[in-house]
Amino acid sequence: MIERHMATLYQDVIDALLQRIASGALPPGAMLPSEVQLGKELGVAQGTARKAVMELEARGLIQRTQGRGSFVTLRTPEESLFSFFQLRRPDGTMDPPGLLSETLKTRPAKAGERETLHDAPETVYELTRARTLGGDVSVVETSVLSTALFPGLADRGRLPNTLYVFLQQAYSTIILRTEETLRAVPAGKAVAKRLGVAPGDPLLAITRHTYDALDRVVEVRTSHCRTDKHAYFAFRSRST
Amino acid sequence: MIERHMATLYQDVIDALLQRIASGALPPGAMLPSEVQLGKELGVAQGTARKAVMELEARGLIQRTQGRGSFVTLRTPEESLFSFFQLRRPDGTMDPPGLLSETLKTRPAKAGERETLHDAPETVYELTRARTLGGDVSVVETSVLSTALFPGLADRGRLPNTLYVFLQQAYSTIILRTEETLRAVPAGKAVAKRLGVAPGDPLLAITRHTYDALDRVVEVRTSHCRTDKHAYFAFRSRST
DNA sequence: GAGTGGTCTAGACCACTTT
DNA sequence: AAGTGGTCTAGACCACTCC
Repeated sequence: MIERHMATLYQDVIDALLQRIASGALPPGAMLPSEVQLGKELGVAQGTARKAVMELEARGLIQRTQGRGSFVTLRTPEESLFSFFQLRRPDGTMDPPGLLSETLKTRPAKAGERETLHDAPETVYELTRARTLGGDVSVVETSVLSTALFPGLADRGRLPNTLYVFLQQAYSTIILRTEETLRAVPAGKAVAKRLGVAPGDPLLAITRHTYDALDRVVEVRTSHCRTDKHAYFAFRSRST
Repeated sequence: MIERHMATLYQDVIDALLQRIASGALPPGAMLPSEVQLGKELGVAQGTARKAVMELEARGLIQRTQGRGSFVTLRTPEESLFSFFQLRRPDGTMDPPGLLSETLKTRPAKAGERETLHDAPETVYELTRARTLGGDVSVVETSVLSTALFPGLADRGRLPNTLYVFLQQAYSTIILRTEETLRAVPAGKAVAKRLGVAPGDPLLAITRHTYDALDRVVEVRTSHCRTDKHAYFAFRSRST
């Protein structure tokens, strides 16, 4: 006979909350029911509801403060930048990035993009941007997103500096984590010209996969960065 | 009047455990008292002891398994490699790194090293190693450690492939986290020769600060890596 | 003052590992 | 069978925020 693990009670509570958030019943910024209230609604003790809510806080999906309540994560532009933009000055401080240019087009998805992006979209948006750091053009990046997941994105005119805040506001898509692979590559002609370096000069190439609250890949981004005045910061803890 | 926060009870339990671990009373691999036992010893309820132990598990200092007990983290060579060695094949799998050469010398600490390393040591060990990945020489790295923290390190003969396992066994120093800064740089003559690339070719330069259980910087390491066949992997979650 | 999360207790039962 | 961590309950008090 096959053993089947009982789902734990607080797991059920987590799923119930995820459901409410993903469905839009609890949009970003909304306040959750209190721990006791949530317990009553789902027929569990306050401590059990608490454990579920704390787990979601650890995942970054909700934020809680004593005396105020628990709220679905609302990403601000500052947070968003600080969380996911990793180029810093040598001393660790951030040079606020500026947006220099931006072009958006719709095109068929390449094979690799269909494999990676959630739901294997037929067509994608391709968003290319150049960023400045401390006055110098330092980053050229290209984002690829599914047209199916974000309908009408192209019609919205100029996009804000922080894409993830926009995705949250316009589509209730909460960006929770990224996976990046880094390489040192020689600058190509076009990129070199845009960054003001010589062709062949070393650049940091970053490929990013971006995950939402349901752990779906909603963006693939490739960046090329100068690292003469800035560096990429990474932190690593023992995996548990 | 100045308000002073009461330390929480489970914080006291955490401190007591940290004390026992740092003092060597609970060496790596040792079993902790059970939750109830720990509660009795420190005069708190089982749930309070549990919260402390779970916090330490989250920090990576101890590991717990149902039915067996809680144990001070014992790093194995495999874990150590997988936790802190971030160069992987494009598909994410690891090429087990080989150790090609190793030289260890003692020298006065440079100014920057004194500022960074714990306790501003006067003299340091400088450990230089070349590593292979899948047959090719791919990494050249230099580790700098305080001679005061690790007395007799130079007399121990050949060091194992995984330095952190050795530090744990020989000095009860548990490595928990690292901070790394990455740059793309042109290969210098000496490094280029050792890695089999042309001078000026792009390399990934990694500077690592290594922290122990008490959050002290116990190592500064600089690596230069080829990234034509491998890439550096980084993961990032929303900071809570 | 009412409502919230933060901490703590005491006890219970279960699932798992070891002997 | 004994001992462990994993889950859950029910109730309590505190600290904080907001009205």
